[in-house]
Amino acid sequence: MTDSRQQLVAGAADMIRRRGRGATSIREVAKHSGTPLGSTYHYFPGGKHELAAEAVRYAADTVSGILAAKLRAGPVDGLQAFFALWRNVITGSDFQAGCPVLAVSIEEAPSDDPAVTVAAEAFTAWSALLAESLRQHGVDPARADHLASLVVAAAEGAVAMCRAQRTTDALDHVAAELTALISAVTDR
Amino acid sequence: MTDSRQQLVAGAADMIRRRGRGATSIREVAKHSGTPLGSTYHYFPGGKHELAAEAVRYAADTVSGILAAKLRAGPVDGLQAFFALWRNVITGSDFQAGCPVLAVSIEEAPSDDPAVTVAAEAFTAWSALLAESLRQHGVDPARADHLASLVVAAAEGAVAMCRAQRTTDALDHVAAELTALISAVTDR
DNA sequence: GCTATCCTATGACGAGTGTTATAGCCAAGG
DNA sequence: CCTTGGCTATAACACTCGTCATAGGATAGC
Repeated sequence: MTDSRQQLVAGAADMIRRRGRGATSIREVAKHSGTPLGSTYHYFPGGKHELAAEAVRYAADTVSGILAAKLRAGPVDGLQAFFALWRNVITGSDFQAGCPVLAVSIEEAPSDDPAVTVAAEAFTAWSALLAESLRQHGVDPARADHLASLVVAAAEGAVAMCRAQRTTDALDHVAAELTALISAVTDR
Repeated sequence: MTDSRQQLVAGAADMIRRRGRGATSIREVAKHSGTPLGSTYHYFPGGKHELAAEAVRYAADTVSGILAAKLRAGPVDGLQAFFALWRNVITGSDFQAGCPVLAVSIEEAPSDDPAVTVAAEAFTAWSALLAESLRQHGVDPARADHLASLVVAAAEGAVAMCRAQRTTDALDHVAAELTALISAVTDR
């Protein structure tokens, strides 16, 4: 079944966002996914690297899909959905889970590591979605890029702060400030 | 010598900001610091937990000192020094190093993990320094807290984005936007 | 029924982990 | 001189890690 394969990807994504890639072992991913260890290298001949890269891509694409959908109602709605999404991840896991893309980005890795490449693409994709929406609402193109980076960076950083502080204050405060900022620079 | 002790703390901080705490082994910290493994448990009877907590505190206090000093010239100067600091960490390590406080915040840990507690305090301390400076320059107290959280969160997130993308664009763009924002809300 | 193909089960490999114990060095203090 | 105490060296403990090989089972097509 290619069903076990998907279980492994989803399980790996869930573990990476809790513990990071380095601390996520294939054995535990297999157990956590109800999938035999022996099958891991059947589905992912590239081993841990391949599984990790696919897990990050899976998580990133999920977020991209949600963000793109919500942005159709405008940049502020997209922004708020983005923050609400991360807020749910945090509160739904008792402050144990965060962003797998961020987790992969902060571990030492050869510069050609596929998972890090996927992470970079994810950040770029999220920023691009936001920037495009801002442009469509009258924001200067160059400034739209800057603001989009600010939103993504602030959300990612706030998630980490919330995990350490065991409060959603950082996320809530950042969301409030950015909502005000984006509302002010967009028309309607 | 208590000198070896300090070497271990500094070495651990340097390794944690590159690989994260989980992937940082005591053996490598000892080697990297030119200190014998046997001494580690002499200086840090609490083992890895104690060493990691102290390393994070050491790094966090260093940043706090720099931030406090630069903030004396005003919030915008402090903000810019904060971003310049992280930019130097990234470019000076060929995108290999990041923020040890962030690294520790992102790994699964018991909620009473001392290193995570120290990380939470670091985020709070940095935010408090910024918020106080904003208040002294005419910003409404509640809003000062929000803006301070935004600055810290955005900087931390941008550092991670830069590492993944192997560009300082995110940091530069975020710094530019926040400089404009803080300049606009402060008097003078 | 038979066979070929996909998947699983099991165990092993070498390496690396945190940690502890024991024995040794080597400089001060008497 | 000799002893005491802080520091170091070495080896061992009981893991876990990624990875691979090999053997077993199921399941589909004929």
